[in-house]
Amino acid sequence: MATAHWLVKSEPNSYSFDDLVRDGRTVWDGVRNNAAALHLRAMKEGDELLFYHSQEGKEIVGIARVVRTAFPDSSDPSGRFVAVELVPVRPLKRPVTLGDMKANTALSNMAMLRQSRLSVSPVTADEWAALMAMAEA
DNA sequence: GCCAACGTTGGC
DNA sequence: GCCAACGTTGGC
Repeated sequence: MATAHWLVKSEPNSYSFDDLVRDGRTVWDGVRNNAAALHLRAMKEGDELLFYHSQEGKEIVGIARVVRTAFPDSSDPSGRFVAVELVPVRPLKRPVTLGDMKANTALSNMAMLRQSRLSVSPVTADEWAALMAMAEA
């Protein structure tokens, strides 16, 4: 099966794309939302993710890749939620802002635009292609 | 099982 | 700082 694409949000104040580049690899944990957790569980090794900065920046700044599929989130005492592990792939040549995304009708059905609070969301192949064109990546 | 109250996220 | 969206909690 072809690799899927996703978008993850992070507040750069707490963990930025630069932090991921510095760390080389990170455990993506702390997701406490069932819809987001479903997406985490669906991720496969090699899937690529857009790394979005919420609150500060409000833009997609880079691409990351899944290197370990869902496993129990050790920070979750209830044991209900999962984490994955990510590595950085590359920063975008040009970050794609939320405003850019909203202005592009090709992205009007994008999950993260339709449900703004969702911290992990799927990205279709068409949306991915449109975003890559916007990022000149 | 319903629903009001409350908390959190995140854009503006 | 405000507010909309939406998930969770708790009383009934």
